[in-house]
Amino acid sequence: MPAQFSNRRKISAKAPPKLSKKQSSKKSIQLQPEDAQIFRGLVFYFLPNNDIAAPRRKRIEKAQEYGALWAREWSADVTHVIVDANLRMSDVEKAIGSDQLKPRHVIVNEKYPPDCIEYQVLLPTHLLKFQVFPGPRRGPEAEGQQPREKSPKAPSEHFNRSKIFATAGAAAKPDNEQEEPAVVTHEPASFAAVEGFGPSITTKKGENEDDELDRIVAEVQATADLPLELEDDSLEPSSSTTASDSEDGQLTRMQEKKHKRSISDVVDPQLGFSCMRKNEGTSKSKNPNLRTIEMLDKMAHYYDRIGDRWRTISYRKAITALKRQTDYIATREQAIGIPGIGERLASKVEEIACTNKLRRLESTVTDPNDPILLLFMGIYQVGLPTASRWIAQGHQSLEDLKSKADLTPNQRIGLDHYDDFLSRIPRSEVMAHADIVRRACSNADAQIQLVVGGSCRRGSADCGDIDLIITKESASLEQIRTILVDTVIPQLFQDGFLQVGLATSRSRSTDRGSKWHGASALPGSQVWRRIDLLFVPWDEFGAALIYFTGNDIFNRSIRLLASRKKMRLNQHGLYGDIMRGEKRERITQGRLLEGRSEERIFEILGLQTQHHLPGGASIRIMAYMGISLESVILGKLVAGAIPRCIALSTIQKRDVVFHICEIDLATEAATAAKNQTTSKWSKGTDQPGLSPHN
DNA sequence: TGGCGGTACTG
DNA sequence: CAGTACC
DNA sequence: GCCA
Repeated sequence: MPAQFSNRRKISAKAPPKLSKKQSSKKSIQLQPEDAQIFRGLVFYFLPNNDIAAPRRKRIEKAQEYGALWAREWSADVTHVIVDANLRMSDVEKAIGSDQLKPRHVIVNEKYPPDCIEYQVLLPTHLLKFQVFPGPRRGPEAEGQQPREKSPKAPSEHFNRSKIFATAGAAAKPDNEQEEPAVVTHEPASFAAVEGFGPSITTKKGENEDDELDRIVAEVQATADLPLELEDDSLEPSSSTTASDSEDGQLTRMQEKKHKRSISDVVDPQLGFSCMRKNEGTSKSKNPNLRTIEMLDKMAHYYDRIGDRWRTISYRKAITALKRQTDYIATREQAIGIPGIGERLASKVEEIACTNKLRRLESTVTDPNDPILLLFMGIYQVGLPTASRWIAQGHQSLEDLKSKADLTPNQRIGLDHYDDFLSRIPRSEVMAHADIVRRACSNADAQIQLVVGGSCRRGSADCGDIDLIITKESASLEQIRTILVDTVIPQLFQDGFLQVGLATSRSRSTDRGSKWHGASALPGSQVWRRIDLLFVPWDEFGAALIYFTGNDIFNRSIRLLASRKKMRLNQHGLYGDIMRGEKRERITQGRLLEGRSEERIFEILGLQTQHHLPGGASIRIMAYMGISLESVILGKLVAGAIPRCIALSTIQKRDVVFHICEIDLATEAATAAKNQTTSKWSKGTDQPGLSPHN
């Protein structure tokens, strides 16, 4: 790939005629640093291939910034055809000519480049969200009442597939925008798999690991009714019907709406403009209910501030539920059908939709102490009681606290590093901290294993703190803790990496301390980061992974599920034979059912289901709420955090959404092993979470 | 109407 | 013990 | 706040 890919913006007269790069007269394109140029060597042909429309111009410019060449005319060098969302395959063929389109051409819709940029990697091109639909473009009317409701089962297909992309990343991560599902949801589920549509999907299987992946993804996408199989649950024999009924009802409604909305989104030229204006530079769409979510989030924070724990949780659950809606929820009826949203919240949702504000919220802003409360509660180790007390004592500012209030040592540290501890940590920095700790661990004991947990493991682009799970095969807690406390941590202090310990179980040294909370800073950086180490005995690794991977809502839910099944789940393991008293208080400790295997714990709780696929393979669901689909599919981004897992489906069970799947290549195992012995998705004997990180 | 996760560290 | 924290 |  010689001169034409030199990333000089203007190839101008010297460029091969067919490959002239965009001659933007007004605006010069700022090339990204070379290593960020994910499109280097690629030649994009846009459809329509002009930059008249502002959104497309923006996309073209962006693609060029990231190294793509823009083919002004069709040529043999074109690698990718980027198709506007409102065009169909038939339009593509008409514009380019079927004879010109070769299997090597990648045909994707306009979402592809921005998504690649967002994830800084060339995404698999076959993903449904990137596909261009076959067949003639349909008018809005025809579209609106087209394929739905063929059979009662049909909606679940659509739901299923739209959900995959709709939920990805949204549940736990407000800041991780994702593309709207848009037209993808119109197509029959079998579209990608059966018709083998799209250049990238026609590649031979087994060619490389991605192809294998493609194939399996396609197969599973064709398996439409996955979620329903999970409704087996012994939880409540009689009411399970009711539950699934209501869920079906929701699906149907959602699906109906989707047709209306998505087509109008696609067709409405205004949309692109307004998006562009709001979202300059970053090509990210937002959740349609973002406004509602923001308002409810403010309410949640308000209730948090006044100490109403349960309302806070309810609001947060509702927010989680709203985030995975792909449609704008505007009416009470719509809202009330969503699990976690009841009458009161539904009314509020409607009020926000209609008036764009919430009277209840406005009536809360009046308390002059409220901002101060908020300020104080931002201090590490300061909750509502402490903050309130300080306000009652007349403190008004952080300065007041520094000079006058009596603070615990930890609060003092929290105050001194107020901004540090509240600022988000970029994913890359989390990894950098983890690498330093990992290296130190390896020096002390080569067998120590370290997994990055928390929101980072769920694929977030940035995190509030750094969560590290530390374990060692066959080792006990005492052994691991000894290595860490006696060797690794002192060394890291000496290196200047660790700054302070905040909660270090130093009290009874001989007891079973399992966590180390403190602060760290990268070499040369003044910014302190909150870092949490969790020491995990090998036998508890699975339970610890669940604990440290789920967000709090997920953990509450799964633990509640366990308790309803007379079990108990904590970070040490899943226990059975739990006897509970009058008000659910635990009487017996129970007997350990499973602690080592993450998968087994899901299984015992009835949350694990093996699904057989048409090809003879099977998948296993082992999923967490709030994990970004893309981060999992890519694997690379999570860097082994969710080993051997790709997200293929979304399952909602009560208020918990599961959407990570583990592949078991089953009959394809031999082939797979041959082709991807080093793949992180290959079925190995290693424990979950311990796939190679490098 | 009552329950809403289960645990660990600090003071 | 209450308060705060972890997910 | 929601839900059984």
